[in-house]
Amino acid sequence: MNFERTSARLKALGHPTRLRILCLLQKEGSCVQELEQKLDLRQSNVSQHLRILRDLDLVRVERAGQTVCYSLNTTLVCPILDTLESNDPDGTSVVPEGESS
Amino acid sequence: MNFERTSARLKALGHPTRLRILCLLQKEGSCVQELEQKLDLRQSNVSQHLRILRDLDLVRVERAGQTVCYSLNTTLVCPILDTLESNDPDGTSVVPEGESS
DNA sequence: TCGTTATATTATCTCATGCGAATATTCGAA
DNA sequence: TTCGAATATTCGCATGAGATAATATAACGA
Repeated sequence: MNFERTSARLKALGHPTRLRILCLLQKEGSCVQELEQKLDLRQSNVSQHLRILRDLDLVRVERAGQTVCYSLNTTLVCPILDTLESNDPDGTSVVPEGESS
Repeated sequence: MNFERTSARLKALGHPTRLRILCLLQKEGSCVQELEQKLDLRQSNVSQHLRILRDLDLVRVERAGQTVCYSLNTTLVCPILDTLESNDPDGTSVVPEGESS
């Protein structure tokens, strides 16, 4: 395994906002302002996160006129998201002892 | 999905040293000094990384006399590591399965 | 108990990261 | 061309994370 690159990608996933972005993109491609609204974040902030995801090839970009459509790099990201979700379907399945409430 | 906790765990994986530690533990449990030697790192550094992994329940701890044995929380970590390894695009991994380069 | 080994924690320093505001760029329409 | 909308980039600041050295704790044997 290429630890540097792999951990860089995991690190990128390791931010709640970016993870949220990827989950949104998992459903359908989206432009920046759409993400901006859904996530209730500043435009520059969204763009910065997208930049990070793009640099690591976790998302794909396609310009459509004035807007820019982002989509998942599915082969790279989907397996990981699937694993996470199947391991934690409702966010409560892997709670270790005494972590409840 | 619990974005906060999930991204916290991904973030923990998102450091080359910690990812390395987990891969070593995937093969077999290990004590601190063993990791220290294999990774060629300072003792305090290894302990700090292990602390992070432990706090997120990614590894298990068991004291055996003076030494402390760390092992994987397999149900949580293995699926992710497996996904990463089977998806390693550059084939720089030691994966003996199907992939031929 | 004392001393030694193994591990954990703390202190401190430095560098990286995240954010908002401001500014720049890109594109389409008029 | 110029304007406005969408997006990207830059800047400055505040906070976070990682490394080392130093110190503390825990367990064992003499």
